[in-house]
Amino acid sequence: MTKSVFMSLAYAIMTALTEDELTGYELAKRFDTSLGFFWHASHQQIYRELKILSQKGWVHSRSVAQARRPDKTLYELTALGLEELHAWVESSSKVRPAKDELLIKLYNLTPDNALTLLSEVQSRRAYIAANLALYERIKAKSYPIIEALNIRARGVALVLDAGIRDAHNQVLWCDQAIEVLQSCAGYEGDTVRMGFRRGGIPSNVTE
Amino acid sequence: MTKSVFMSLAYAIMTALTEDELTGYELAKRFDTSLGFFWHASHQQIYRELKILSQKGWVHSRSVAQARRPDKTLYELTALGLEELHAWVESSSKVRPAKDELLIKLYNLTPDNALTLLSEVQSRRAYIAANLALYERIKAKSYPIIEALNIRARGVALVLDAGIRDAHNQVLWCDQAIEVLQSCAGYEGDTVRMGFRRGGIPSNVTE
DNA sequence: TTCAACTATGCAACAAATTGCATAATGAGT
DNA sequence: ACTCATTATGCAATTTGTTGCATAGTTGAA
Repeated sequence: MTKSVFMSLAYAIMTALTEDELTGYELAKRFDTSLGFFWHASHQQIYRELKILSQKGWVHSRSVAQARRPDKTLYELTALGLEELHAWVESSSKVRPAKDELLIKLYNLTPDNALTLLSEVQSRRAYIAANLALYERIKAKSYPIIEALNIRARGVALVLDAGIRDAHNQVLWCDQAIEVLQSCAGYEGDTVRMGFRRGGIPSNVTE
Repeated sequence: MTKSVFMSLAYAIMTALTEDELTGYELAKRFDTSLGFFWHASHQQIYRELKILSQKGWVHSRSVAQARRPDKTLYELTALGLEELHAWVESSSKVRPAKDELLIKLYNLTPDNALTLLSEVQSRRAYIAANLALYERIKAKSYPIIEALNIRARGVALVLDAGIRDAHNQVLWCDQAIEVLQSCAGYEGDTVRMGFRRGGIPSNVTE
C-alpha cells in the first residue's frame, strides 16, 4: 500500500464520475473539453487508469450491449471511491510550476530567431484567445454570478475563473511579447553578435 | 533516430549551459531558482539527462579534482549542442495546459471541505506572493526597462514578465477564491446535501 | 460509393518525471 | 562532540505521459 498520494489523474477521473456514469470514451472527451482545459489526459491514460481504479474497487464498471455496436463499458464511482476522493480533496496539494517550452525558447532569443519566435507567440495568442472566448461563453451561460450558485457550482466557477484570468493574462503577455519581438526582428543593430555570454536570471538573487 | 522532438529538459539544460560551464549540482540549483521558476527538474533528472547529452556529444564534460572533496564534473555545451539548441528554438512548441491539483479539488467543493480548501488557497497565496516578490526584485535589479537591454536579455526579460504577470494574476485569483470559500464555509444553508448531481462545466459547449 | 469523421476500446513500447535510497566529504553552529 | 546544512554524484523502482498501432461499426457528405 504505497499510497503515493499523487496519482492526480485518478482523482480527476473520479471527480468527473461524481457527476455522471460515463464510458472511457466519454471521459476522454470530457478531458478534451471541460475538465481537460485544466487537466489533459489521453484516452489510453484514461482506460489504463480506469482498469486500476476498478481493481481497487474505487469505481465499478458494467457492460452495456448496444445495437450492432461493440459493447460499451460504463463506469461509476463506488462509495469507497467517493470516500477516497473526499480524503484526497482534504489532503494538501503540491504546486507544480507550469512547464512551457516557449519560455525556454525565449531564453535563447537572438536576432536570427526573433521572427520565428514572433510567429510562435502569435499562434499562441490565437490559441489562447480562442480558449478564452470559450471559457467566457461557458461562464455567461452557466455561471454568470457566483453568489447565485450552490456550493459545488461555486467551486467549478472558481476553476473557470482561474482559467479565464489565466487566459486573459496570457493574451496580454503575448501582446507585449509581440511588440518586443517585432522590435528585435527589425534590429540590425550593434548588439554583440556571438560573444554575449552571461545573460539569464541571476541565480544568486535569493534574498 | 526517433528524434522525439520533445525532450524539453535537454534543451532547458543546454540553455543554462550557454551561459556557463556548470556541474550537475549547480544546474540542479539553477533549476531550483532562476530557470526553475518556469521549468522545474530534480537533480536525478538532470544527472541522467547530462549523461544522455554527453553520449550524443551535445555537451562535453571534464572532471575537476578538488581539495579533499570528491571530484566534480563540469559540463559545457559543444558546437553540435549549440546547433541542436538553435534548431530546437526554431521548432514549433506545444502548449501543455498547466496541471493543478488544487483546481480539481475545487471541483469537489462542499460545505464540509470548504475550510480545508480555504487554507490550501491561503498557503498557495503566500507561496505565490513570495515568488512574485522575488521576481520583482530580480526585475528591478537586472531588467528594469526592456528597451535598454540587448536582444538576448530581452528574451529573458519577457520570460520574467510572464512569471510576474502569472504570479500577480494568481494572487488576485486566490483573493477571490478566499472570499468565495469563506462565504461557503459559513454556509449552513439549504443546499442539497448529497443529491446534487450534474454540476461541472458542460462538455457540450463547444461552439 | 467511397471517404472522412465519429463512436468505442485496448495493447505495447517508449519517454519523462518522481521518490527513495545511498555515499562521502566540508563547514558552521550548539 | 554532535548535528545539521551544503557540496557533489548516482542507482533503482515506480508512476505518468506519449506515440503508434489495431479493431470495428456508424453516420453524413461529396
